[in-house]
Amino acid sequence: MADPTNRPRHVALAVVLQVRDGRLRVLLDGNCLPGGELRAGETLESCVRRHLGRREPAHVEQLETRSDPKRNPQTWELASAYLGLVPADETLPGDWSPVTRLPRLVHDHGAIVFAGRARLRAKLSYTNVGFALAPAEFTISELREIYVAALGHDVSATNLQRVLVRRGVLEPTGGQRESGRTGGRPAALFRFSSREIAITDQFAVLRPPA
Amino acid sequence: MADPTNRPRHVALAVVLQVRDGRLRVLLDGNCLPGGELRAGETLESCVRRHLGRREPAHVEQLETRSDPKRNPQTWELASAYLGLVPADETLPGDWSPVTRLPRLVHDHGAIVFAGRARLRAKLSYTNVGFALAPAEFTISELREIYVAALGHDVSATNLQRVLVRRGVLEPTGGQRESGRTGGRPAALFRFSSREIAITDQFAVLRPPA
DNA sequence: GCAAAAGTGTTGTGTCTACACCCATGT
DNA sequence: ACATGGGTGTAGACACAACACTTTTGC
Repeated sequence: MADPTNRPRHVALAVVLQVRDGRLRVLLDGNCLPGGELRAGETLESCVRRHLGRREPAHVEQLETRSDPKRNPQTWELASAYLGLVPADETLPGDWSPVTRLPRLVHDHGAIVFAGRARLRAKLSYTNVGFALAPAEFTISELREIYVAALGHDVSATNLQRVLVRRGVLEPTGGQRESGRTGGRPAALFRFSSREIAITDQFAVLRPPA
Repeated sequence: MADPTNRPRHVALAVVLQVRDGRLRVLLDGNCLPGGELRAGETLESCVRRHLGRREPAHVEQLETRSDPKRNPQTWELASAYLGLVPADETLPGDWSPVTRLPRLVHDHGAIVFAGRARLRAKLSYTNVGFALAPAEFTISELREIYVAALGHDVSATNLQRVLVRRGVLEPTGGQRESGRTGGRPAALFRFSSREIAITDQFAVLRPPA
């Protein structure tokens, strides 16, 4: 049996992402990701949630566990990273840095942020995770801005609507948004049909026979 | 700072999968997954490889870290699970149990095996991981048997070949397999073009504009 | 010639992109 | 009327599933 005094520190870290002002932003605590050491009796996920407190994401999932013995030069420390997503209309306290303009972060925290963004970008395409970045109700062009900021490339509102409605991810609420001062047809309001994550694009190409 | 005598044990576990005799099998150490406690100076991945020794998988990737404080009733123990894949033509020592006929495993090891199988099934569809389950050279029907065992459903040899060749995942070696005693056209031999994992099905539906 | 196994041709379907066009509002 | 923003119609590209058909072998 290993000497219990010679065990690594274990921290849980959160990459909490939100789109605001047309930019994908990450929550920072100074030059660190929020998080801290795992306590007895809690899971990694509850540790992450404890450190986030009231800044509760609409979706949380595990990303990866980093174990390079030199990742923290001070001490032997493992880090389990989580991805958290916050709807665009919530204003939460804290330091929200654009992911494209990160300050220098401690240890491997910068790499962990990019891993979180990569996971989000992939899942926006084949799941309904968008629900965790969007307000409860929104127009297609508002949703489009969120997708553009998160994906980092242009998205056609026409096709975004059709893809998500065809898949049953979005449904119209029946409501409408008033036109702006400059006119234009009032936009229909939509919501996500489910606020539980699900795979909506069955990309499996080697499907079971019908 | 936390009292270092009050830190959890941390083990790395391996879900090593191989197709043999038309079945997907997992390497067991008795009623446990192979693995053991992380040592100072090593990463989780090197810990896994150390415990596997000569039984070296063609592909290794991290699965997930389990942290339920009661997962091991004896002691506070985190487990980071890895997926390893071994080509069908290698005969490695050890106890290889069919995944569909697992014995009762300790703690959450059974659930971890199923998580590994789920990861494999997903990645067989949109990456070239097949290389890690297949021999260096093979016929399409040999590859088909591997896919059938791993995916758990029928796969058409015709379409398997076309999908993988179209994507550039497979290439003909030029060689042929002799016909069996019972006749039949000799089968062409193929190899995987790359033995590095890569995403081959760009399922991203919200693609950047051309 | 016949059975067996491998491989190709072809048709149909579903999902996506792109772009033209139509709709509803404010000034 | 016309500008502005929202929404629909439609055609083309592509990848895949299914299945008929052809090729190459052993007996």
